[in-house]
Amino acid sequence: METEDLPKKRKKESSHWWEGDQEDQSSIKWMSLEHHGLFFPPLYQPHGVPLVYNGEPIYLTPEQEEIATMWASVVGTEWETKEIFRKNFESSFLKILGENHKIKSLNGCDFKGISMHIESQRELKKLRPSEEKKTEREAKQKIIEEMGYAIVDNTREKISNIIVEPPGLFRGRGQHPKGGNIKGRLAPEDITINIGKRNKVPICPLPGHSWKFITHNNTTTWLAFYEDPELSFSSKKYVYLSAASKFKGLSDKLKYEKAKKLKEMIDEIRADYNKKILSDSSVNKQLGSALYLIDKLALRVGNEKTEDEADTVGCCSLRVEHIKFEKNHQITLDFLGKDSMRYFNTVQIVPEVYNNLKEFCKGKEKENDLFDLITAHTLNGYLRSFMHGLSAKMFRTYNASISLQQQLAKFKAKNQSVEEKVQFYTDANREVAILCNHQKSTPKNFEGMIEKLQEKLKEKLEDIRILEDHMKFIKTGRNSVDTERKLPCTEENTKKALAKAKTAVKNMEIKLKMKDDNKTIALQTSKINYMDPRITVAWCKKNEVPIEKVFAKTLRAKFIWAMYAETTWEF
DNA sequence: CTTTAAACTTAGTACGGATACC
DNA sequence: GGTATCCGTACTAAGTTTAAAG
Repeated sequence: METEDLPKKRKKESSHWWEGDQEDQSSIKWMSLEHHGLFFPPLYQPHGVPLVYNGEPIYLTPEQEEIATMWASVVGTEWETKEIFRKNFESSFLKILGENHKIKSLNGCDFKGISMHIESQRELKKLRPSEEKKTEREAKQKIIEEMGYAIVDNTREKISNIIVEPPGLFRGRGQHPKGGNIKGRLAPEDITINIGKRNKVPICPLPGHSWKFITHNNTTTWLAFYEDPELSFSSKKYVYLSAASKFKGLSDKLKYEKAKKLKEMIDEIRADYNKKILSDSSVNKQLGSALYLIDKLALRVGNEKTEDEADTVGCCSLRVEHIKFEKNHQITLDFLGKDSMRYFNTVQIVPEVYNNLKEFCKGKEKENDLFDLITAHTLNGYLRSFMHGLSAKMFRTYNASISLQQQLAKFKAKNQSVEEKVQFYTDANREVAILCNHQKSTPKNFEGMIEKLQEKLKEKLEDIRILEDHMKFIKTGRNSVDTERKLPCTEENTKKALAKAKTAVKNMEIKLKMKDDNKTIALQTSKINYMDPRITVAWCKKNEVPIEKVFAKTLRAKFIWAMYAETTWEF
């Protein structure tokens, strides 16, 4: 970003806050806070395409049509066939249509006309001249440049998202009991704004409307919040500064400092929970055993959930049905965790914990809690006794960071190319991602892509075979190779071509393996949230890997405070 | 003590532009 | 120069933690 191009009135950007002392953790977060408030997605534009109900075209009012169009955008996706999703949408939709409406069920509705209309609109948008797209993009950029920043104590900081969530269907993950409910359109009357007492109240962007409430709470870092009045179960949505801001960066840095402190006392803590595992008190046995699992397997703590949410668990909310006892003190954990991602792992544990867990299951039904005597709250209470502010999630941060550092320490520099070094880093990164169970769905058309690569690999192998035969021919003069391909004339060149083909095969094999290894593993999540960036920065500097090979632009901005780590820096 | 909720971090996915590939 | 794939980012859901309320 060329700073000289930015508007004159701009305040100083970024304060190099990481250079000074950051011990001051007072509850006052700012003295002055100014911003432009939030903006709203464009109003609904009716298209007039009818819905077909039992063969009959039904024209809807704009309000009804907007809701029908939300469903039409789901047609053809997995959402369309999810039972709860259908049921929830149906009841909201019928309510909006009114009691005496012709439409009595979702099953009789044919949204194809509307779906096709949306699709063609999308195509049209895609096919616009690139000039037009560029102009639109630049206009959007301009708005963000003008409105997407807050001034916090004289520093200009980027805001994460200044446009409120557009209306749509709630897409809860997994078997979410509220999926398919309608997220209504928000108005300024739903928005609470937080600004400094002496700062200007942002102008409400919709004429005739006004903000719900203006507050001056400088013990928090949010700029605005809202909740959907229609979606009773949903929680508040906060608008914060971006990840590159001081607020976020400082607390991120402190998080890693805390994880580092945990490293200093991890032996003490492990000794303590090992003692608890052998305790006479059942509560202590459970506390010790649960913490053992959190530490060893990097499990989340597992708060209780309500019936309005998907049935997922973490350590303290594990049920008897989620654990199986195997031979050699191995257990298999099989449960749905955050985002309904499956955790499925067979692992050997110490006999003491193995026996404890077995005992905790005794006499319980499969739907009973494994750790019935403790909660996330009590476990965190136990952790606080070791260190102020220590909580269960810190073990994930600590274990991810220490694991990365240990993996990277195994690196032996010996003339590797940058690509090979990056590959080594990625392998270390993958270990951490697996530990934290960070997953993604297999990319669409993954099979096809693999097949293509294998096809190419086969071709290359065939090349090698031909070249080898050709080599024999050159050497012996017998059995010239019958092929349409051009072959090198000299032995020297054949040798070269062969070597080149072999390297290509090796690279393709590596690529193929890497694709397969990574197909369901999300590497970014641990990079963004768990591994102390200073470990990465120090390793890159030491091994002459440009940091941008490992941290993309936004990550470098987020971790600006970590960029000064020296080669000798240690977690 | 238990429950609620405010405030913040962590998470996967959709999408569109950038880049590689033919 | 057009198309396929990659990659970064925007989006928003889903966790955790802790303070306050009941």
